Amino acid sequence: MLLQFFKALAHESRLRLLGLIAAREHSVQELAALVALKEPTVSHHLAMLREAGLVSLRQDGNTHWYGLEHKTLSRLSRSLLARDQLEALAGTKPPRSSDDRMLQNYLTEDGRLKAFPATLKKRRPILRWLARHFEEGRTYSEAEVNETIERRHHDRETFRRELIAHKMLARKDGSYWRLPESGWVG
Amino acid sequence: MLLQFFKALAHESRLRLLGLIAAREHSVQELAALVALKEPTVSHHLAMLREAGLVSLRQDGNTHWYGLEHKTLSRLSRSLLARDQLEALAGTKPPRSSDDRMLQNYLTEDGRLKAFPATLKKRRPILRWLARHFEEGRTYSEAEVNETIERRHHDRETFRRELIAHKMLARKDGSYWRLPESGWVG
DNA sequence: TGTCTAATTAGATAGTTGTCGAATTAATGG
DNA sequence: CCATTAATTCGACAACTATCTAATTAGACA
Repeated sequence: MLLQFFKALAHESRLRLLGLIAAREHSVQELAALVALKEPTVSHHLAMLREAGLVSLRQDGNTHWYGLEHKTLSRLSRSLLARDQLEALAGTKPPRSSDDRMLQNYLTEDGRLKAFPATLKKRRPILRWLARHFEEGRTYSEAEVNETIERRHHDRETFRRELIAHKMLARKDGSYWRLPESGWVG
Repeated sequence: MLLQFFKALAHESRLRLLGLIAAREHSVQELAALVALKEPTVSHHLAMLREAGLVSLRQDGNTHWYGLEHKTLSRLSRSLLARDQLEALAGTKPPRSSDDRMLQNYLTEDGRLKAFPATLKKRRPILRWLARHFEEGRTYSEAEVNETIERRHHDRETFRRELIAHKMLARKDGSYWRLPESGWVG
């Protein structure tokens, strides 16, 4: 979603169009004249802005009036300020394996866990996903481990315990580190 | 430079990189491994993010640590909320004055300075251009001034001095701020 | 000095996106 | 229905961007 938003605004013509629309509603013809592009081109840009939820369409007769969607703009710009939100972007990889597709059902838009299923079969890919958020070859304090987990789910105790039980994380003298995937249980 | 900001974020790889960097500082190698791209590619993306002021570079030995620039992010996302700002986008026209055309010869495609001419007559429009990259109504630390200059030219000392000599920038107690254009010398 | 490592820059290529003219759809009114 | 007007969709081409490998730069160290 966020990517679509940025793509929509990452072109001078579209920024200009949005600027005009922000001032008041405009028809396609008007916009084409104002930005010196042909109507099909403008139509194409407007479709992208609309797809991103930035403008809305009101039809009267056969002229189309495009107006600004304030809500989208304020919602998205606000979400940029939330640090967690931003970090969640890192996990935006296209899902491939069936595990990944399964996982998708348990993740929110912003890369947090919605729930933790009861069956072991479903829990394993989730733990793998979580374990991969730890870097290999460094140690973590317990506080850091908790922090890393809590960025994805509030129940740090359960997940810390499970990660260790599945040999994804190891602990010694209060220090933690990630174990190689080859040895993971599950 | 709102367009630059959006362009920088309008690509999945760069969003991912920014997400990783938001969590903590990373080196180019780390990032390349994490997003599964080659180092030159990552380097290229980082340059764009840096150009947009979204990340900063801290060099230690010969590894480069990239970190998040919270300020830029919050400043720009806030400016999206300001309606006026948005409407102003409509007026983004290509430059045409004779100064602007002169300036064009000294700028690279990506908006950096190729050279700094010897004659005062030619130097003035360049300094004006540079000074406009500072915001009015806020103060900058010396580090921030350097960073802003270096985004356009490596010789921060010369330009900092010249900006002050032409009364475009003022300094007091180690803080800098932009002066109104009406008072600029040249 | 020479070597090693990390990063950047250059150059090539493949993929994506912006723009246009032509053809098509949709609404309105004789 | 047919003509008119506004908008969208289609197909082609040009411009731009992402990515790679190879070459270069810069720091550390011995």
